[in-house]
Amino acid sequence: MTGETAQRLLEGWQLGNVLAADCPSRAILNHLTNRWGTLVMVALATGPHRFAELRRKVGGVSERMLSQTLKDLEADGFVLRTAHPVVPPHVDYELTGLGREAAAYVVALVGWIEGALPEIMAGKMRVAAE
Amino acid sequence: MTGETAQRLLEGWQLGNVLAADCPSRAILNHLTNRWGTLVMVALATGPHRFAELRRKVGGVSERMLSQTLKDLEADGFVLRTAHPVVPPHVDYELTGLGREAAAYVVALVGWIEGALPEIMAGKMRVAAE
DNA sequence: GGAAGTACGCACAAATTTGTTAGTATGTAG
DNA sequence: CTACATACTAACAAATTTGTGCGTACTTCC
Repeated sequence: MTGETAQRLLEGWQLGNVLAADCPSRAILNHLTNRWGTLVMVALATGPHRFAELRRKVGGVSERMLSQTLKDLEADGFVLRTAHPVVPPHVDYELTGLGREAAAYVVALVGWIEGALPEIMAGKMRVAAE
Repeated sequence: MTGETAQRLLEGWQLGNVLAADCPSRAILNHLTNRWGTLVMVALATGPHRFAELRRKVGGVSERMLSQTLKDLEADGFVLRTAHPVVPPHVDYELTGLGREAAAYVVALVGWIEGALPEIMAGKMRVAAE
């Protein structure tokens, strides 16, 4: 994705609504970009996962936060929850079609950050050295 | 960006580090995706802005949060701050090269959300009607 | 001569997010 | 027979984020 693409998007039809405090897209954006939402999307981008599996994969989430995050993402239609009625419980989480689209953007951002990390850190060093 | 691209990114070299709780990319990700960071990046994507101008553009930010957000983004090397030594103060904020790259991803995500909003909301309606 | 605009920093308060602990039902391994 | 794993939830506590109001130094507009 290039700068020009961003520019075009920005000047398009209904864009810029998020900048309005009461646009519903704010909530969606929030679910996708809050502390755990992003990481859960990244984790799920590789395929379905069970609850405990996700918890181990996403370093630092508590069970509470994970289930809350999953619930939000499910309510937005990004995640599909499938509970098998067995004991002990067995629940699978996977991205929906919409979720896979969203995840692509999130993964792209995260991927870019990780790639740019050396440059970003180098910049910080340079500033710190002044 | 397609699902396959995301998939490829995900399986690449150093990817997946964000999932580790102590990866420094977590902090960067946070600055780019916390409540105001995303919106400020979107706002700045169209060009340089002054402080008060940004405040008006990004609906709902307080002065405190805006200056804090800008400080974080500046420290990461995404935003360039230029203060003209006049009175009353005049300060310009604009994206750096790195910032423009990052903004492209953020704008893409936000743009997608706004475009997908009808579908997302429709999904919520459907669930609520059950 | 008073008000407003500028780009903030600071102290304190409120709101929101996050974590912690305990508890559920039951099969399976030791 | 006991502990552990599973996928959670509720209640409560702690931490973090966010907001509010005030002050600043000076100029321009009424």
